[in-house]
Amino acid sequence: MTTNETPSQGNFIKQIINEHNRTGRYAGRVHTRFPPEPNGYLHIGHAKSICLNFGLAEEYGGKCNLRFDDTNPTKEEVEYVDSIKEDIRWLGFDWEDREFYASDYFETLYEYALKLIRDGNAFVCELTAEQIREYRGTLTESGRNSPWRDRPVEENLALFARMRDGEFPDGSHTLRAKIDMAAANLNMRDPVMYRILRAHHHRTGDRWCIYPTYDWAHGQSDSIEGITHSICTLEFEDHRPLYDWFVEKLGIHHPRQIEFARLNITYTVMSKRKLLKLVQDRIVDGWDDPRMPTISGLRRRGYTPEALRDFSDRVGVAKKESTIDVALLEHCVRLDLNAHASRVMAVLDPLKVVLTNYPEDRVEELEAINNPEDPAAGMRMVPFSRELFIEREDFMEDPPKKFFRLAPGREVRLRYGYIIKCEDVVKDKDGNILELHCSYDPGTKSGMPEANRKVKGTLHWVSAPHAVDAEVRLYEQLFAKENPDDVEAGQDFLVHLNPDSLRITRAKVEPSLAHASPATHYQFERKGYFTVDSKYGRPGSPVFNRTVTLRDTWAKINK
RNA sequence: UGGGGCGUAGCCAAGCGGUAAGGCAUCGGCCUUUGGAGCCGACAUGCGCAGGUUCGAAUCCUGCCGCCCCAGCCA
Repeated sequence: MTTNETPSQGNFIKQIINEHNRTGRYAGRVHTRFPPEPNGYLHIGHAKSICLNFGLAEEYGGKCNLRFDDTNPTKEEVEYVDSIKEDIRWLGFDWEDREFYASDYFETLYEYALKLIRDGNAFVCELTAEQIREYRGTLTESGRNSPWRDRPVEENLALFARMRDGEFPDGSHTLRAKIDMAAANLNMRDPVMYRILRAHHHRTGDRWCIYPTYDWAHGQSDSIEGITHSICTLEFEDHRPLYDWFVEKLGIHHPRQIEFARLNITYTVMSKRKLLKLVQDRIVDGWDDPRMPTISGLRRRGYTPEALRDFSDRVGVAKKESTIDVALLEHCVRLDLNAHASRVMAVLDPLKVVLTNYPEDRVEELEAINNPEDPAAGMRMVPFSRELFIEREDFMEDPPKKFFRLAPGREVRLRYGYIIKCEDVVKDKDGNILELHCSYDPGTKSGMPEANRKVKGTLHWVSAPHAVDAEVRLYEQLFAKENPDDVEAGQDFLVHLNPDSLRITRAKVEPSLAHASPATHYQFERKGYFTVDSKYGRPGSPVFNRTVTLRDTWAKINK
């Protein structure tokens, strides 16, 4: 789809691309890239960028590269590059053979720097970091030229070579672009291009002791790869004149940078720095903790690639800084899981029910539908017997008017089973409810004519002797505040941590779940979507993560 | 009080001079052996504010106001 017909369709990025295609700026070519720094795990904000970049390439019949912006060896690790690749693949995107690294271009970048020096557009500076800051000036006052700014070309060349050769200590010299210390845009005040840094790089090892800054490496990396549209976030908007300056001075391919607003979501934090702190302080169980907004965390939580891609489409692309309601994300998983997850019965907080008129040793196998949204999902058999577990919250001794569930003397339907009536409540001496004695109506088994009788509620249940014990992890938002960064002076986002973000329960689940395999999605009827944890749990003793609850109108009525 | 951006509903977001799409949320109703799902309906006389141009302005002009980003040898 190389839309020439409808140039004003779609988001502003597509409009720019359409205009380029109309005027032939890149000969109709669309080549994007996703450029992560391997210094942390990818989060859902990156997912938006991945979907955008790969999506645009696909839509316009172009390509999208994966390029690691690995210009700072002190923060980057292979663990991160591996996780990033896994996450992108899992999301469903393929960079084919186009896996690149900014470090692949270190030699080319060095040559480019030589050209700038020769043309009088860069110089070796001996100011310290602190002095550079002083010389830079302020937002309202222009800066001053470095005393080293007007060195002869030959001297710059010699010095730069010696920087590379390791003749100077870390931090003693830099290579700077010679632009304009009076520029209103601080990025143009002779920015640093190279710093001396003796650090082991995950790919180039100890070959280099000078490393290009991001500002120097990024635009040229895009240019080298023939990128047409360099999509990035808003904070790089004022860097664009600098990137433009570099490629113009170098006379190389000139990509068009387009900036969009990064994704924010309510009740969570998205900066890598903060996510790293949660991990390092052991507030969460690693980068893939199911409460983390990381792709690996969402995966473990039970989110699907389809849901995340759908979400990315729905949040839109614009330049307005925005915070998406987490309800939209939850809506997207529910949509996907509703269509694809098998229904099963699991009792999270068990209360025993004895059917006093049901034969002691009788066991029936009842037919249950796996997914009413998908007939192809078929049926399964669920055992039924005299002793069952139901959800404790599905019984109330003194129910309010709108309560449709079980109460003394009231009838309720057991899903796929019989209609039962509560005859007696058994309590201990402190008044705690131990179990319920109920009668069942033999003529109301699912499928029988009398089963059509109207009853207010239908409960899920598990046969006690057949029940499998399982650990179930109930998650809520990691933060209790819509905007965790909204803190008083002197506090940080951690003050808003939600103390109830994880609750672990021992549940009784139907026997078909005993050997559920990791990462399988289920709907626990009436409770929510749950996914078999891929880190904990063993065959026969599964651990389930609650992905999201079902929409609950009863809970709303109660508020 | 420098420079760069951004203001359309509770949250996102279309709209590009011809009379405010869509989604989420919310609120009603229908349906239902999941209080799920689905279906139907409601939800901006209004587009940050004030002027101006025009037969006609969210769209064009002027002036204000508000919010975000930039003074790393981080990305």
